Amino acid sequence: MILNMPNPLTQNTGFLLASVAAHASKTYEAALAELGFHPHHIGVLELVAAQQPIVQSRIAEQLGIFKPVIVTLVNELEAKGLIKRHPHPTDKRALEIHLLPKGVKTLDKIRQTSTTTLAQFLSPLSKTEQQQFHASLTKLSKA
Amino acid sequence: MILNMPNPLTQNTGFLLASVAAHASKTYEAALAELGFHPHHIGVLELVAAQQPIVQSRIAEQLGIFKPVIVTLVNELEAKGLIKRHPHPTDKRALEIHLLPKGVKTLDKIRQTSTTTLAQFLSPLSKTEQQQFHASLTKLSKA
DNA sequence: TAATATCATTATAAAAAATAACGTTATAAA
DNA sequence: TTTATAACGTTATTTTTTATAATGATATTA
Repeated sequence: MILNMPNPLTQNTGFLLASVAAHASKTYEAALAELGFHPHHIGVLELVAAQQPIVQSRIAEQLGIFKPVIVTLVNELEAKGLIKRHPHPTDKRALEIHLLPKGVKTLDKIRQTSTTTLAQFLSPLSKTEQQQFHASLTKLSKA
Repeated sequence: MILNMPNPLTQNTGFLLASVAAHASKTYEAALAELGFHPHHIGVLELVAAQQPIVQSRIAEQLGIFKPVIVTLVNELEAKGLIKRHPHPTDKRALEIHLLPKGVKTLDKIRQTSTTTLAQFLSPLSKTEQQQFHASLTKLSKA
């Protein structure tokens, strides 16, 4: 990861954080792209897996993604046979999203990939450092 | 920072990293916007401050920003009287960028703002944790 | 029973990122 | 020398991404 920047920037934790995160995301996205997915796809899949059945508006809300984007994502995941839209039992406007068996399997594979990618990314840190790093991120994410 | 995501995601260090970084960047950008700047402006200013005189192509190269964007950024910074283009002494194609006194002052103010913003962002961590966090990021950035 | 809001969706617009092309000047090769 | 190739800064163009509006159907509230 090349970082030949002026000192005032590289010494700044915020700048470092942004750089490191950008690099990690890029690596992760590349790994996902090989499986034919975009990070947003995984967000949707994980959310459906955790909260199914779930309507599209909730997905948009929780992922912070605009609704028109969700439509496309759900279309693509449904075309791949990973999820399925069903009419909502009481609300005729809404559609429930369900995870299909193939979706479970795919999600499992994706998680493995992401675990591997992450392990490699964190490898410059010792086990203890990794735990501390994670703990710090958790604290920061709750602020 | 709201994070009501499915567990498999929130427990993932990579996801946490991306979320925290995104939030930090957003806060930083908002603070900069109040001063009338975009993060890219600061990159250019810092680079000019560190390496002046510097030609635009080097800026583009080191910041990883496309040259047409640099032109606009330099235009804007020059219009604000922070930097100035000078003809290159030997290469008639090139223009050297110099930092003006007002640029020095502005950069100083920006650094103060960024320091304040960062301190607040890191405040959930103890002093020791902050140092460890910074050290880990440095290690990760060099991998 | 109106008025307002929400659902998924399509269509549109605005913004950002990336490429191409330009006239000029430098450099390297024939 | 010329000739070809590349680099400079700039403008113009294209592509991609992000965001907003508008839609028809249904729900909800006053």
